[in-house]
Amino acid sequence: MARPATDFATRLHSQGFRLTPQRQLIMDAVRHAARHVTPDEVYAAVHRQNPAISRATIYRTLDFLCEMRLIHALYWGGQMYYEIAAEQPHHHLVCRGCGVMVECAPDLLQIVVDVVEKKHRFTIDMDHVALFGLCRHCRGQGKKSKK
Amino acid sequence: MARPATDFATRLHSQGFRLTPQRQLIMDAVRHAARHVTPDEVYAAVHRQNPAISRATIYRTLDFLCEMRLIHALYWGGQMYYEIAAEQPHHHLVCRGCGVMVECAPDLLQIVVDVVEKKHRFTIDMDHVALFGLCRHCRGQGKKSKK
DNA sequence: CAACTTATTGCAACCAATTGCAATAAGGCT
DNA sequence: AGCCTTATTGCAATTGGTTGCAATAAGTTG
Repeated sequence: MARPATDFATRLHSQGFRLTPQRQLIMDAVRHAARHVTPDEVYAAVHRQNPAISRATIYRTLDFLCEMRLIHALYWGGQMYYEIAAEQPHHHLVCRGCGVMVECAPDLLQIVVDVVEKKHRFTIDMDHVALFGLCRHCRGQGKKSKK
Repeated sequence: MARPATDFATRLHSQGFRLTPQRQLIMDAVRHAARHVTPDEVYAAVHRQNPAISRATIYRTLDFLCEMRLIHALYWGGQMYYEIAAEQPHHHLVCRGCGVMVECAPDLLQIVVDVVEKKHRFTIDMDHVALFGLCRHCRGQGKKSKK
């Protein structure tokens, strides 16, 4: 289950950031979500616990947690999605037909990461890769069924 | 220079879509842009030619052209960016520190595409891959300098 | 544990982008 | 050339997300 809330505090403090109830609630909301959550879902969950917390704080905190690399963000179809940064890094295959998000193992991309590192001196975020395309079901028809 | 506006029309017609002056202007604006353009830049360029064209049309048409796979979209830092779908497909390395976008050759990812195809029966869009990470300059400092 | 510094929050205004709807016009048919 | 279907547009309202600023409170120091 990894190191959850415990060193969340120390991790923040070590960089001069502060641990606030808002951040804890938001972090928890993302952590305990089944899978990708929208800011609005996070807001709903947090709001249930503390109605005083504003939407702006949700957005800012999700952003902040991304920068801290404690959660991952994904933009698709005009919507942001967030997910806890797992122990087990993995990638996402996002279907542009139906929007389904499949996970895939990370080892696949290791070669790419290495080459890009050497050739471009660019360090790819291995734990935050989203590849877009068409899933098995949407390959047949050229139509989209999003929304 | 490839097949520009000529079969743009036929390509649309073949799927029951229509060729409108708006679409032509917007397509041209993206085509003739140096590199990635924001919807607002497209709007400005189009507006210069025809002030009657609304922002909604810009957004809708950019979306439409994406679905037609005539242009590519990239979301970063709360902003959409568009680029003409080149003959020569290529990928983007987007630095989450400074936001710089580097291009890289596509052959690199071919292995990944193949494996994902077999293993997940998922067809990755080879001409629309954006990988996030840190560029050579931003690797050193943990700070961000965006905006 | 009181005083202090400044990171963080809530508020409200703002901005980028999306959407419902009625008006318009592209392009097929005759 | 004129008619007709319906894809597309413009408008105005709405949504998702961001931002400036003053108020608040986390955590540090004495």
